[in-house]
Amino acid sequence: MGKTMTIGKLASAVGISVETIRFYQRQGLIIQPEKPLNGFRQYHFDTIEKLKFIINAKGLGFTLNEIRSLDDLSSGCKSFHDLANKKLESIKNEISNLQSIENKIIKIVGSCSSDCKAESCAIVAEMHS
Amino acid sequence: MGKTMTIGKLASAVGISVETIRFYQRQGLIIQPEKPLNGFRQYHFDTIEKLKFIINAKGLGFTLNEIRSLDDLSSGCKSFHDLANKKLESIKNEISNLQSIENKIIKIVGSCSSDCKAESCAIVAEMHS
DNA sequence: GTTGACTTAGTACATAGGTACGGAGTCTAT
DNA sequence: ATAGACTCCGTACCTATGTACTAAGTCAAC
Repeated sequence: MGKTMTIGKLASAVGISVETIRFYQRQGLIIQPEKPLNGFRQYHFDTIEKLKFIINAKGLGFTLNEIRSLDDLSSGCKSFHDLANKKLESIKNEISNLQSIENKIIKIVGSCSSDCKAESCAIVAEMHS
Repeated sequence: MGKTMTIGKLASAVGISVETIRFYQRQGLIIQPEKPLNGFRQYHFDTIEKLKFIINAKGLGFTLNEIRSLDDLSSGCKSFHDLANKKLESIKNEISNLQSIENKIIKIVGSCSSDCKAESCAIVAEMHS
């Protein structure tokens, strides 16, 4: 069997906190190793890869729940493709929502001078409609 | 003085729940009217406008904290302009972050066929890097 | 042989924006 | 006068993603 390490070493190896690793364990994202006689659990070197995968997936906007569902990625990447395509859809939606909000704000900000009085302010009128 | 109504009427007038109105009160977004002898608080008609403003502002992506800070909008709309411009900035940032994620996902999804085996899968390699 | 760093487990706290519940009081319609 | 609808107040709960803290045990170094 390969190298092992305690949780602290693992944490600093991937650049996240011990608490976060524990949290991922509670969430079922990684498996907590058995507790040996001395009481200090030993983590397999592979867990570094697993955690890096989680961190990368998070960086791509996947939630921890989604990442957990990718546990069987090793059986092929079809499930990843499916999830990624759904995620693409939702990102496109989010972007278009944000753009719509952006346009509304631009329009509303342009609709009055920045020092108008409330009674005559187009914003006040628009926002109460 | 103008028309008044109980919280339930107010809620259905603006299309949100009684609980949400109470929540906005606790958050200091609207002021809870005095409790009269009978115990049923009476809300001014103006509160409808106030709540519509809150709902519209929420629709523009403002947080409740930001909306609370706009309480003095009636003194002019400069503070709104300032806040709106900051919000525009953050929305632009969010959009560009999402677009960057979008591109990464597109790239990664395109980097392997949807039925490849894990050992040779470009996604697996990329995600563990 | 003691000090300091580390680990363990469990639990509480944080954000944001609500939703739900329970017991008591009150108003309205019949 | 009684049933059903409404209100009041306080509190607990929810999602998502962690962070913080406590008390106890353990290990390595000087």
